[in-house]
Amino acid sequence: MAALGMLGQRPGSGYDLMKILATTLATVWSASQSQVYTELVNLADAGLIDVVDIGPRGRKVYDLTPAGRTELIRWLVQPADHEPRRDGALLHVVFLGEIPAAEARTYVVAMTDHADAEVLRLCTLRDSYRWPPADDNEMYGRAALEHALRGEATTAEWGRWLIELLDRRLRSAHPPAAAGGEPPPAAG
Amino acid sequence: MAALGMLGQRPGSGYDLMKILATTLATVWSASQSQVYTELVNLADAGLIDVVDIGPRGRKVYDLTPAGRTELIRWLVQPADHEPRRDGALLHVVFLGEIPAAEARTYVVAMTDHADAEVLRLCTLRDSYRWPPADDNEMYGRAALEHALRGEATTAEWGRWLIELLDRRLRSAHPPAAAGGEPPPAAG
DNA sequence: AGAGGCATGTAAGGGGTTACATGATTTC
DNA sequence: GAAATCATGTAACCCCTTACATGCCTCT
Repeated sequence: MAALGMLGQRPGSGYDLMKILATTLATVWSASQSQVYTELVNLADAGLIDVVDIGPRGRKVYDLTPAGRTELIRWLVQPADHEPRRDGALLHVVFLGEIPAAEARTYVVAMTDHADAEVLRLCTLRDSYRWPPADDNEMYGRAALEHALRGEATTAEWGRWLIELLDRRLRSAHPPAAAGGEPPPAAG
Repeated sequence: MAALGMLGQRPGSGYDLMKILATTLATVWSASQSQVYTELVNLADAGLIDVVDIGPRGRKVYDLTPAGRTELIRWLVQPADHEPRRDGALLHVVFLGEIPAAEARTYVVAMTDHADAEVLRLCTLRDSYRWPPADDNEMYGRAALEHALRGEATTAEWGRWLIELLDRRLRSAHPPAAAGGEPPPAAG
């Protein structure tokens, strides 16, 4: 579906689509090189896109057929079916109880740092746009970027919240050496 | 990896793991029934888990082997490699420029409503926990829930931001009928 | 005795990834 | 003419989903 959408904005080759996936779509959708080309063949077989031009190096420029545009619109207006959630980083967090709180803290700090770095990167990207947007497509692209940005910021904030929780737990377990968990080795 | 983590907390059967996936892990990780059972066979073949008990109806209770626990710890402490992003709902948004702003608005409203509903649902779930947590595992499970909750809230907020942006655009396009796009049918 | 839930397993097929394989064109 | 980039295509393999297939146990 991503290929159909990209070709809906402007005709292009598989190589072009790959570049879009690596840049503007990077925060939203990913696909491997091999997948892009197979998908283009499949879409062409289904009559949704067509080769409209052949350039140097065998470059094949695709564009939507009328059927393809119809299908794109049909897909667009129907609400997205809710994909199964899978967040590897969060899965780690769920099982962090298996290791000592100090090590768990390290993990959460790394997660938070990464989220902060992403916020910075996406902010720079966002500020590189001119405002107001030149066209609708650009506006929606920016909106998606904004979503990613806010998501990372939220993760960073959540990380700091969790770190503080862990710190409280560590503080109350070390100097007084009273509350549960394993007792410190040199406690008595 | 999810199976290894779950068995790390307590021994259980495939059926048990499925129930955990459907409830506490639902916001974090998903797997089909068939996948759970194949995964258990694979993990057992790899020597990471073992059948420790057989109950009624052929119920096989698995537990980690020492090698399994080692592997779990190893996996836990290493930072999660960043998975390729794929957000179908956001992909829709990127291409919303293909349809009129009024219809695009409808789509974003549906997205926002869904996020709001999720916030409500997860809030209820969170408040059903006792505070403070009984053990570490429970605390980290709650932290993951909190992450999902904040994520949905952020999406809802973002949705409202985008809706307002669209409304401004719709307002400036309707009464004065001056700015770009297709002119309204009965404009003269 | 029948319903509903517990419990597992397998086969077909789609989608994705990695790696392999090839070659044209531009640029320095 | 060498290097970088443009440009595509294919094969093997893994993961996952859907659907099928089976049977036991408990409760009423």
